[in-house]
Amino acid sequence: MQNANVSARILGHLRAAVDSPLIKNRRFLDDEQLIRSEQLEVLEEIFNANVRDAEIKELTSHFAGLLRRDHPCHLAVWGKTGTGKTLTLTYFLNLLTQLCAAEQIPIRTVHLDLTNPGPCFRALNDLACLLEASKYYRRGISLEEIMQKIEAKLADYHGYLVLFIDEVDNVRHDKENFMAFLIRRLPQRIPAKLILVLVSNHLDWPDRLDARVKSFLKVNEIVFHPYDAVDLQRILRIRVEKALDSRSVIPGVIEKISAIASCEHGDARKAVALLARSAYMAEKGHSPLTLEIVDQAATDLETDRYLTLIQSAPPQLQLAMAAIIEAKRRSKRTIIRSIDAYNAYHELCRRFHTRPLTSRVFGDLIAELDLYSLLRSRIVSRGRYGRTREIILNLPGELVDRIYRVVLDNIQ
DNA sequence: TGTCCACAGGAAATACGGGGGT
DNA sequence: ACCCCCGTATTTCCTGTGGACA
Repeated sequence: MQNANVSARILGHLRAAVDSPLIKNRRFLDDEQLIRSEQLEVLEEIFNANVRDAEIKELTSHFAGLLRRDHPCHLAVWGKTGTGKTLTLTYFLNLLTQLCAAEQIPIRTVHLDLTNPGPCFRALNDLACLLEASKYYRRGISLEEIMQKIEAKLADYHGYLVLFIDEVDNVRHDKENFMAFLIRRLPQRIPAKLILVLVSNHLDWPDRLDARVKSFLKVNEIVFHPYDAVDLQRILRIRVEKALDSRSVIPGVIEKISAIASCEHGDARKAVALLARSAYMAEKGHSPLTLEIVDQAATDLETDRYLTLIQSAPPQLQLAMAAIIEAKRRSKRTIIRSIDAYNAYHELCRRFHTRPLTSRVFGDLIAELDLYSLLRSRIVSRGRYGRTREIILNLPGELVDRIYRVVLDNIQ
């Protein structure tokens, strides 16, 4: 009996959901699920809406020489995350390849994605894999060897080689090495016409390069500005058309999402994520997509971000975070001094039988937490009473509690 | 004005782990 | 089995510093 009731209820829900589905095609709410042709389709529409028009023009003129068999110089692309650098370039290079194929111009484009930071070794390793020059080594092979493998692989390719390197400045430690290889060494040792497309978040990255390498680097620069609210509206509207039943989207929702996104970061990916989250919530509540839901989704997304961040962080970082929460609870004051935090950290370590780290590293951990904006910290000089780091924890109390619980669970 | 606190944070050294080549 | 190489995490060592106080 009970079972029958339950299944009837479930069926009812299902039917209601099917009758008036807000979400027609949920794959268009999540880029990861789209197959390549669909991604290109979305891009096509975005660019047709005159978004990123100026940038595409610049790209075109930069690469125009290619069709005249010239050798364009390298290209530096700058823009914050989510401004569509990767998307635009992928799209553009795709077109370029097609065009060259039609003109019988040999071209090869490689997209090296350094989104997650790693040392020179990993970057070269990835590159070698992409070029099918070697297998993926985890360790134990010298940098020199990988370089040689890459050179050997390209030894008899004479066409254009476009190396599209995403987030170049994510190469840690020995970036010089990597850049020197790409800019000075590689072009001299292979016959291909090499064009580097270097994408970065930081405007000043070429300045941080070694002078000897930098002098070799001839670049054209393109800057991607953050999307403004109007661009975002166009982008979102396309998504809404593809993924949702637009009759169930209350007017003003798109405007609101793009306003939130553009004043926070101008990041299109996040704007789409917010749209997706709102749509899921609305669907769950069997309601149209309203402004209130957008608000709720925005705060939810924020909370999620912090929680997953802390959950996937290395244990010592989690412990440091917990220590700060402890210290804050104990002192009852807004500002926590680094010694207090460090003492609390020691106690936590004792409680969980972990060997505490030196205060030197602890300081770095705090800086890292600050970077993730889980807290605010600043260095304050108290005159003859020395200098300290003042730590302020200004997240909502409920979130702090959840973080604390998550961390303790993880450490057990 | 100079002193000097109490820590920050850079650099180098050290420890450790694990894969590849032979 | 041995050595070499590299990445990562920490420690050790050390220099730097803003401003209260005398």
